[in-house]
Amino acid sequence: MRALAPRIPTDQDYPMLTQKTRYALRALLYLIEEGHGDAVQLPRIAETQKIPRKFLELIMLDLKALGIVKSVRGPKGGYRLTRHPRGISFGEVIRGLEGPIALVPCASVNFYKRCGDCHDEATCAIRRLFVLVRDRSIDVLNSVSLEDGARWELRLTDADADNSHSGDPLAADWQI
Amino acid sequence: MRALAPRIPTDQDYPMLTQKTRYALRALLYLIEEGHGDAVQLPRIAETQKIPRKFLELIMLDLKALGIVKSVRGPKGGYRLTRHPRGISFGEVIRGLEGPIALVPCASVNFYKRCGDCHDEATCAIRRLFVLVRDRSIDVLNSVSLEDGARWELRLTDADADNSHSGDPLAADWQI
DNA sequence: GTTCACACGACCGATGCGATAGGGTTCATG
DNA sequence: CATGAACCCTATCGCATCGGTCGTGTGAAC
Repeated sequence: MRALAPRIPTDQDYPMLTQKTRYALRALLYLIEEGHGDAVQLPRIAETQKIPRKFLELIMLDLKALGIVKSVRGPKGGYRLTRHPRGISFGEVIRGLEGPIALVPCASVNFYKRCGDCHDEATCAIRRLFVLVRDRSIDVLNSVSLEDGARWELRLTDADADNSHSGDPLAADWQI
Repeated sequence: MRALAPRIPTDQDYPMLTQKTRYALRALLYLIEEGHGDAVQLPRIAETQKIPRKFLELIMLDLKALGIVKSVRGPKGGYRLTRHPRGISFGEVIRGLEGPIALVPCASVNFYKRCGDCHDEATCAIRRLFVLVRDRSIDVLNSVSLEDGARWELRLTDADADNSHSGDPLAADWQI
């Protein structure tokens, strides 16, 4: 009997988090971890995060349209967050760039669409199961902020945040 | 300021559950709900579940290679499960047909691959977050069996299963 | 040995993703 | 008020995958 050869996954097999969104998240985390609230110029982000320069331009444009980032033109220009990173969840970024978070159209909150596969959507087991999966995923994505992510990467504890007067690396002026 | 036009998702935007896998699950649920343990012929499955006939052939072939289904050739032939549906989880079917369940390659259990985006995978916030999402998703997918799904669709309660001597519609000879 | 149904491989069109090209606009600085 | 660094935007390309089809091969039953 033929053994089903395991499909070797390519980069396109993980489309809830496309390359574009991964780049976006890396850029945002860089702004938080290294930007200290100042505007950061695009070439610097591109170089340090190994993101193609022109591709990053498109991404920052989208982040700006989403109201997550604002840009400053001219020399000494660059990008900065519009809000404190504590108020930006991973879910917001992903939903904005990717669209639906659900894994089947009939289980999406914001992009619902009948799939037409089942006879009765009200009892369809596939839909019911993937609504569960969607809810669990959204729970995670919405409960973690970009600030949380930055703290993970800098190996900081919450205690560092409470002691912000003693040199928290994430302490910055996020007032825009 | 330009508003980021929400991308209208197409069918290809939900690739963890492709059309192929949805068809596969529908076919399996049909075997359980209507097959009563007997072999069911492909054209009947295709017609009732609105699945293109030739496409379904490929799918059943894969399910056979995965050891979930066995085929009987010739007249009176067809497909039947190899095991009791209680022992087949949605996760098994999906993982077999789709490959990785994780949404980023560096967060996959069975198909791990460095993504190369981050400097240090050990602290990468994106990876850490999507490992959480993956674990939640796998929890759900592995904890629900095809029999559970069939009971949902038939609006049966667990009590019906306990009273199997009083005509449980899912009572059947699953010994192969 | 004919019939019926599964098995298998090659193939095709559409679409989305990653990425690039190349120009245009803005604006702080001197 | 010129300059240059930086952002803004549209168009396009190559590639891979996905959904789906065609034609033929193989094997069991009557």
